[in-house]
Amino acid sequence: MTVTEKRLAKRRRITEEAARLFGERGYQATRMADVAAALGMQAGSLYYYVDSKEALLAAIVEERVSVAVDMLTEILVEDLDPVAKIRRGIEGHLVVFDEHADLYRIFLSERLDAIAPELAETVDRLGRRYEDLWVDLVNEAIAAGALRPDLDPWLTMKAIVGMCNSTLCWFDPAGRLTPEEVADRFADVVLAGIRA
Amino acid sequence: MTVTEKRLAKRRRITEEAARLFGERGYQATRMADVAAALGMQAGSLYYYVDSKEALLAAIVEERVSVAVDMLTEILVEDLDPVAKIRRGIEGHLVVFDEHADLYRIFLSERLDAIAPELAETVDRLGRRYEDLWVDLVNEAIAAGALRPDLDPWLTMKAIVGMCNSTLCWFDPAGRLTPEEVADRFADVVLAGIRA
Amino acid sequence: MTVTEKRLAKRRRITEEAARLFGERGYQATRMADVAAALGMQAGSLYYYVDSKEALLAAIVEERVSVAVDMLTEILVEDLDPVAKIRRGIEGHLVVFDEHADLYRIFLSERLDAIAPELAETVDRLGRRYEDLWVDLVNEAIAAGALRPDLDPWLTMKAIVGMCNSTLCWFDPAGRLTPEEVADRFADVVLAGIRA
Amino acid sequence: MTVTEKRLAKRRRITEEAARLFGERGYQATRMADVAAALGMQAGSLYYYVDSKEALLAAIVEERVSVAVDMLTEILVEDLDPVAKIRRGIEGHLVVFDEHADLYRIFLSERLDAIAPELAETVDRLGRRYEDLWVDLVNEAIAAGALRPDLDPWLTMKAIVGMCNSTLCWFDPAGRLTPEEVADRFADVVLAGIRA
DNA sequence: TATGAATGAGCATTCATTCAT
DNA sequence: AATGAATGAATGCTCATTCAT
Repeated sequence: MTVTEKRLAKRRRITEEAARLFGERGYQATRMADVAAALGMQAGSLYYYVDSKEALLAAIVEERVSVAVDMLTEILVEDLDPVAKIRRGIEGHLVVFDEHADLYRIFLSERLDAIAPELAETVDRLGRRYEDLWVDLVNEAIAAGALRPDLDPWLTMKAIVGMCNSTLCWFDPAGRLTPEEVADRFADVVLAGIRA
Repeated sequence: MTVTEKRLAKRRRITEEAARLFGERGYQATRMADVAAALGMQAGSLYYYVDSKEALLAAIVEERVSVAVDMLTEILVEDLDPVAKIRRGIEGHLVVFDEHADLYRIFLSERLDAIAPELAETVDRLGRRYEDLWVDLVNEAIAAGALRPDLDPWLTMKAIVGMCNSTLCWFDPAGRLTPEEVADRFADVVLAGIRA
Repeated sequence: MTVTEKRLAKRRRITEEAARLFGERGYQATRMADVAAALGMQAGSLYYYVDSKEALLAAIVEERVSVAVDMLTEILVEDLDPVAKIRRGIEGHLVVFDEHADLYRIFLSERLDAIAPELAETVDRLGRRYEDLWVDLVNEAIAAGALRPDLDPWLTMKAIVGMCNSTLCWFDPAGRLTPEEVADRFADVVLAGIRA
Repeated sequence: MTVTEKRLAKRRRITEEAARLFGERGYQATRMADVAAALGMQAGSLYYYVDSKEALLAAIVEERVSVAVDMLTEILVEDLDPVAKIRRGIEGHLVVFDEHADLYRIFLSERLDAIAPELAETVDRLGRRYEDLWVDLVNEAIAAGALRPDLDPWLTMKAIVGMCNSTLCWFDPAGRLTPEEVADRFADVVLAGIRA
C-alpha cells in the first residue's frame, strides 16, 4: 500500500466513524473530539485529513449520496413487469437504508441547509431525482394498466417513499424481521391494501 | 385583561415563537437571541418569562404533547365501522400534524434525549401510547373481519403511521392539497392498495 | 408621622434588611431582588429609596460605622483604673459585635475596596481610629505600671482586638455564654495568661 | 520533563495563580479571564487544564486543606512539655498562615457553602479537626498541671486560634516582624498575660 | 504524521438598573 | 409609591480550529 493509499484509507475510516456518530447522535451534538476519540486520536489530528467539520459532513454525504438513486436506476432497466419493479424498489429502499442507516439519518434528519447550503442543495437534487424515478415507475405501471388509472402519481410516490423512509426510525437490524421481510409486507400493503 | 393574564399571554407568545423557530431551524441552531429578536426583545428579557432554553423546549412539548393521542382516543370511541375509523385516524393524523407541524418536527427530528432525557421519556411514552392505539384499531378491524386476517398488526401500524409522519417533510399548507385530501388518498392506498 | 418621616422609616427598614442579608450571605451573593423580597417588594421599588446597591452598602456602613469607636471613646474617659478599662473595652467590643454582628461581618469579611474604594477608606480610617484608641489604652496602662513595660503596644492591641474580632465567626447569641461572659474569660486570658 | 509533567506543572501554576487572586480579590470578584491574564493566556485556555471555576477552587482547597492539621498533629507527638507545645502550636499556626495566606484567606473569608457546599463541608470538617487538636493540647496541659485548672478548654482554644487567625488581616511578610516573632509575643500574652 | 497547547468567537444566563404606568 | 417589564453589560463555558514541535 502506497503512502497515498494509506492516507486515503485513514481518511475513509474517519468519514465512516464520523458518519456513524453523526447518524447516532446528530451532527451538532457530535464534537470533533468525539470523532477523534472514537479513532484513538486527538481532535487536532483530524485536520490533517479533513478541512473542517462541515467538509467532513460533505465528504460523508458526497461519497454515498447516490446509492439509492443508483439502486433504483438499475431496477428501472430490469426486465420485470411494473408491479414487480415497485416491489423490488421498496425492497431496494429498505435494504439500502439498512446498509446506510447513518447516512440517511443525516439526509433526512439534519437541517443541512442551516449547516451547509450547497450540500443541502446536492442532497435535495439527489432526493428529487430519486423521487422522479419513483414517479416514473408509478407512471409506467399506470400506463401498463397495472395500477389504478386515477392515482395521483406524485402523491402515490410520497406515500410509498414516506412509508419506506420512516423505517429509519424504528427498524432494528437485530430484530425479528429482515429488511426484505418488512419490504415484502409493505409492498403488500401498498399494492393490495389491507382490506379483507 | 389582568396583569397575570397579560403575563401568561406573553409567555404563550414566546413559546409559540420558539416552537416555530425550533421547528424550522432546529433547537440547537436557534439561539435565545433569535427567539427574542422574533418578538422584538432582547435575549435577557426572555428570562423574565422562561427559566432556561431547555425549560422553554419542555414547555412547548408538554403543552401540546398529547394532542395526537387525544385525537385518536376520541376516534376510537366513535360509533363507526373499523375501516371508517382507520380513515378518520389518518385524517386526524394529518390534520393534527398540519396544525402543529413545528411541534411534531421537534418530536420526530430532535434528539431529545441528548437535550433533556426526562422530556424525551415523556415524548417516547406518548409516542408508544399513540402507536398502541393504532394497533388496537387495526386489531379491532381484523377481528371485525374488515381487514385481512394475515396482517401483522404492529407492522401495519408502522406502515400507516410512517406514511402519515412523512408528510411533515413535504406537506405545504399553501399547496394544492388540503390535509384532508392527502389523508383521503393515503387512506385509499392503505385500504385498497394501488393495484388496478 | 409626616411623609418624609415615613419615607425615612422605610429607608431604614431597607438598610436594616440589607445589612442582615449582606452580613449573612455576603454582599455579592445577595441580590437586590433578595433584599426586596425580604421586605415584600419588587427589586425595582428599592430604587425609590436607594440609589444603587453600592449606595445601599454605603448607607449601612456609614449609619453605624462609628459605634465601636464611640463605645471605646466613652470607656477611655471613664474613671477607672487602666486594667479595668481594658476589661471594659473587651466587654464593649464583644457586646457591640453581638449587637451589630451583620455590620461587622461586612466590615471584616467583604473586600470593600473592590466594591467601593471610598467606602473602604472610610471603614479603614475608623478601623485605624479604633486601633489607635486601644493602643492609647495599652500605653496608658503601661505608663501606670499596670502592664508589663516590655510589651509592644501595637502588637498587644492586635492580639486583643484580633481575639475579640474572631468571635464574629463563632459566637452564638443563643448559645450557653453571653457576650459578657466570653469577654470576662477573654480578659482573664489576656490579663493573667493561662499558665497555672 | 515528560509531557504529563509539563501539563501538571502548568496546572499547578494555574491553581497557584488562582489561589493568589482568589485570596487577594475574592472568588466572586476574580474572573476566569483575570486568572488567565495573569498567566498570559486566554480565558478559554484554562479549561484545557481545569473543569470549571468551582473545580479550580476545589483543587486549590483540597490540595492544601490539611496543612495546618498536619502541622499541629506533628507538634502534638513531639517530646515537649505541654506549655512548649502550645508555644510551638502558635508558631506553627502563624508560619503556616504566612506561607499559605491566600489559601487561609479563602477558608476564612469566602462563604464557601454558597459556592460549593461539599467543599465547605470538607473545610469545616478540617477546621473542626484543627480545633479539636488544640482542645486536646489545652486539656493535656491542664492535666499536667501546667495551665490553670479553671480554664474552659474550648473557649481557651477559641481565644488562641482567633488571635492567630486574625493575623491574616494585617500580617505583612515584608514588615518589621517575622511570623516567629509575632508568635513569640502572642504566646507570651496568652501564657503569661500582659499584666505587670 | 500526530500531538499538546492555545485560541477566540459564540452562546446561555444573571442581575443591577431603568422607566412608563 | 410601587410595579411589571425590559435592558444590556458581564461572565462562565464550549468547541472548531490552528500551529509549533
